[in-house]
Order: sequence, then structure tokens, then C-alpha cells
Amino acid sequence: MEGPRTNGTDPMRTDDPVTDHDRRRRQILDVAADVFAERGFQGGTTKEIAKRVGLSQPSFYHYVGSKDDLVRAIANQVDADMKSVLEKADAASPDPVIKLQTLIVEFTRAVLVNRRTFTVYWHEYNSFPQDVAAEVRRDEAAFVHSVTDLVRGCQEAGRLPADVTPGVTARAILGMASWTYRWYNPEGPADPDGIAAAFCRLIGLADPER
Amino acid sequence: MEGPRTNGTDPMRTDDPVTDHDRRRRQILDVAADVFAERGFQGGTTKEIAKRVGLSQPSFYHYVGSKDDLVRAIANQVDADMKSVLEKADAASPDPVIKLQTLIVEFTRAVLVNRRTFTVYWHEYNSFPQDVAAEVRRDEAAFVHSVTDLVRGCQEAGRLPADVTPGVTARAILGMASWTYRWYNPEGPADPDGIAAAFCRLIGLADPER
DNA sequence: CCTACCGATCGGTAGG
DNA sequence: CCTACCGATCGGTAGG
Repeated sequence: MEGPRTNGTDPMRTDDPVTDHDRRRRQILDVAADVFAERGFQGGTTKEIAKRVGLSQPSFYHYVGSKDDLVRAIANQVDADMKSVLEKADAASPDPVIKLQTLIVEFTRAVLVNRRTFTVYWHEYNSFPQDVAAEVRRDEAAFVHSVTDLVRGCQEAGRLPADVTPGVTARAILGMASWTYRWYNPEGPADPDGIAAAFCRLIGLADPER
Repeated sequence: MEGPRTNGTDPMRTDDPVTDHDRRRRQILDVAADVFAERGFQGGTTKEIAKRVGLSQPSFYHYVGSKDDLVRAIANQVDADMKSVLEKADAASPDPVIKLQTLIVEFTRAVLVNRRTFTVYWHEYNSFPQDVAAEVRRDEAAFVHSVTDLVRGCQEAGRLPADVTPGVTARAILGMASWTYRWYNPEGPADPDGIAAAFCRLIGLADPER
């Protein structure tokens, strides 16, 4: 009697479909990132996720579809974060040095703001469903490739040591920034931007805000 | 009829107890690191581990005791690796610069030689049994603390930027080196020592072999 | 959004 | 070192 599902709920109001259902789903995704970060993908049960958001385990399936859906959504968010970081770095300036400084700041910020999401992304890399795994690997390779290009630009400008392979330098920079997910303490003295600035100084690039 | 187990097999030869049983156990530990690195601790089953070493799943328990035993052994190995790295760095020279260079080389080497063991160590950090978890956290804190001290020494010698907190610098260095577990390719052009030397140059420390 | 429930699989044991 | 097996728990469905 109905068409192929117009928009979900009420045909009367199709302009603002962000309803309770969407909020609940978003909440479930956040909690799932917590649970998977703590117990791993296989160890984190739908029962525990449901319990933390105040649902029975079967009700969980009214919002999510399957457990794979969760890790898929998490992977997609990190994917989007990496793309966003690249865009911001590229738009910051024509100067590759400023681009790389901006990238370090924005990437560190992204990792630390969505710490548990990145944790799941990195730890459950092998648990991704086939389709999303392929996409994720491709996008991450593109990300590293872009950073490598920025490093090359900085080397040609004489601002990074030329006797280090650009690829290794790029991995080193991303390693410094990524590794913050393990030691960063939100209650500690250092904040994400301060940490990123420290990374820049350590490799001989001036602060971004000068 | 027997005492509380003299040495396992034959009372006649107690001098060389490294027998088939020990070799099998070692093999199981290696395979377990592979399986856990691929599928996580909860996702890696005793059945799969047993199958890869050519045993039935119940026979697995003749060598191991429990699944927790496996992750306990893995954690202890990383623990020992970190201690060994510290000792080598400390013995290398009285000069903190050479100590830090040595530490970077030895740590990178350890991570890449036992890549899957470190992978499990870092990814299953929250899956450790209570007792080993406490020990691991203590030893890792001590490791970071020692590296921070070396950084401080290098700063006082004017070889590392003094306007970066020693703790953040230490984490950055350990981050660069640790992150190699994600991107290192044994078939690729770069080898562990070359990568470590690149890290040293990137942060303004000369090569260790000069 | 819940109660009731299913098939599958897991870690581990019995008993030889 | 294996066959047979157990209790527990998991992801997901039925049916309302």
C-alpha cells in the first residue's frame, strides 16, 4: 500500500527528518565506539551496548541492523575526518610548510577529539567487512600519499632534512600524531593544539601560529 | 607414587628440560600472536590456533592451560623487550645523546622483529588479566619515564629543542618508532636500522653510527 | 520497545 | 593426543 518508503515516518513533514530515531542511533554509535575501544569488536557485545543506552538487546536492532553496521559507521567517520583534515591543510596556504603545519594540527585535533573512534578504527582494522575494508585501505593510502607530497615540498624549500626519504618522514609525523591516542590525557596540562605545535618544533618547523 | 613433579618427564635427565613439550608450547605462542593480531583476543579462537599448529582444540590445553595464559606470555615478552632496550641504551655510553640514539634504534628493532607480539600487546591492552595488567602498566610507565630522562639530558646538552616539554618529546619519539608496526614492510626497501636512523636525523640528532 | 527464544560457537573438561 | 561433550554466551529473529 505504501511506496518504497518515502522518508521513514510521516509524509507530512519531510523537511526535518532528524528525529528521536536518529538521535538514538547516533547515541548508540557513540556508545559502541566506547565499548569496542574497551573490549574489542568481538568482545564488545550488543547486549552491553544496548544496556548502556538503556535498551534491551533486541531493541538495539531497531536502530542498527547489525553489528557490522556499527564498525562500518565508525570507519566511515574516520574516513571523513581524514578527508576533512586534508582539505583544511590544502586550503590553509599555497606554502607547503604552512600546509604541513596545518595538517599536523588538524590531524592531532581530529584524533584527540574522536579518540575512541580512532582507537576502534586502528585496532579493528582487520575486522572490517570486506566492502568497507577496501575503501578504508584506499583512502588511508591516499592520505599518506598526500602527506608525503607535502613533506617533499618542505624538503625542496629546505625546511625538512633532505637526506630522509619523504615516505618515512611522512610516516614518522603521522606516527607522532596518531600515537597521542594512547597517552593523551584530557585532564592533563597539554592540549591538542599545544601538542601539535610541539611536534612541529621537534622536527624543526616553526609554530603554525607565527 | 610420584613427588610433586620433579621436572616433567624422566628423572634420569634433569639437565636439559627443553623438550618437545617446550618447543610445542613456544610454537603455540608464536601462532597465537599471529591469530590474535589478525582477529583480536576474543575473536581469535583456541580452535584456530590449534588447527594452525596441527592439533585438535582440546589438545591445545595440554600445552597452555588457558587462553589467558597466552596473552599473559605475550605481555611478558614485550615487558622483557622493553627492559632489554633500556639496558642496551644505558650501557651504550655515558653520553645521553648516544643513549637516546641507541634507544631509538633498539626499540624500533624490537618492535619490528616481534611485530605481531607488539600488535597484540597494544591492541589487547584492556584484555589483559588483572595481575599482568597492573605489572604491564607499571613497567610501561617506567619505560616512558626513562626515555623522558634521556630527552632531558639531550635538551641540557643543547641537542633537542628546549622549548618542548620532555614528556611530549619522549612520547613523540616513541610514537614515531611504535607506529612502524602499522606500516613497516619487511619486503620493502627500508630496514629497521635505516628507519631508526631516519628518525634520529628528523629530530636533529646525528646518526648513531657516527 | 519488550519477552521469549533459536542456532551457532566458544572455552574448557571427561575420560581414555 | 583424540572423541565426545558440557554450560555459557553470542548475534539475531519471531511475534506482538
